[in-house]
Amino acid sequence: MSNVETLPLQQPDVTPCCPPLTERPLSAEEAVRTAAMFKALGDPVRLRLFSLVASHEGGEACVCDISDVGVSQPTVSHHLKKLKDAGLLTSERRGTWVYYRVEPSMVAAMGQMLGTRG
Amino acid sequence: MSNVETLPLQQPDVTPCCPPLTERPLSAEEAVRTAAMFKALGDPVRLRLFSLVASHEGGEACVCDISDVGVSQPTVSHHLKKLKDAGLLTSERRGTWVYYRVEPSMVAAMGQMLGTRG
DNA sequence: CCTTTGATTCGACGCATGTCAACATAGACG
DNA sequence: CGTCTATGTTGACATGCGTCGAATCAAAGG
Repeated sequence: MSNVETLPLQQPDVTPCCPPLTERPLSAEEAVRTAAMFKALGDPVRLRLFSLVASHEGGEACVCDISDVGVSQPTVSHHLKKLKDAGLLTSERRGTWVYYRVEPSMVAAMGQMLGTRG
Repeated sequence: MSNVETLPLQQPDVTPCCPPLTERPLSAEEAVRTAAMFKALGDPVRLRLFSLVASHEGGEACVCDISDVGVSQPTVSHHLKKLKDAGLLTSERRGTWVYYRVEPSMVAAMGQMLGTRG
């Protein structure tokens, strides 16, 4: 309501955020933005969901495909929303089912930050 | 197969952790182990500390070098311990000061999971 | 030995977050 | 139109986690 947190701005380019971690010390602002992405993958359930979508055929998966992550269905929806807010996933309703898809630029950005190459 | 490029280290393997996230759905156990690493970098302060150590000359930094992260010094120590427990940092006491150093294999493992391909 | 400086640990507080049950919403189909 | 299935949202609860001040440990030096 009155709390306007950080909006998930999605940029088309690969580097929406920061240089490689080994290149320069991150500023406070950079760290906040970057940590949000890592935190999104810092939960076992979310990581499984993300991996499940990322490895699914066609690069997308509907919620009906995932029901064996060990948590209730509302919890799955909650985590998917978190991943979507972090910009790591996108959702699209197609008829009865909702399909989730990974955002490649985000994954690339994170990988770039962990790689010594930039 | 030739994604290894050049590894000056003697370590042949990156880490016995997990395959790339886009290759296969992670199991529950894999997800727990992997999420711990991402969670370690999921905090702004820890991310700054890690980046500060990783980018410091010689690949190491002592605690005395870092005092401008915005939190008290016990908190810095607390976060450094978390990073050490996650296997991302190693510490060594040398005289009066304690020096921290990044564990390259861990960073490589995380980058590999995100598909660091150039 | 005692003091000084650097670093970790302890105890406590408060906010953030993962989880679920219950309810609400969106299409599909008869 | 009504009902059924599929997802998302809300409210509440318990736990986790970041933070600090104070106490404790470790090394150096007078």
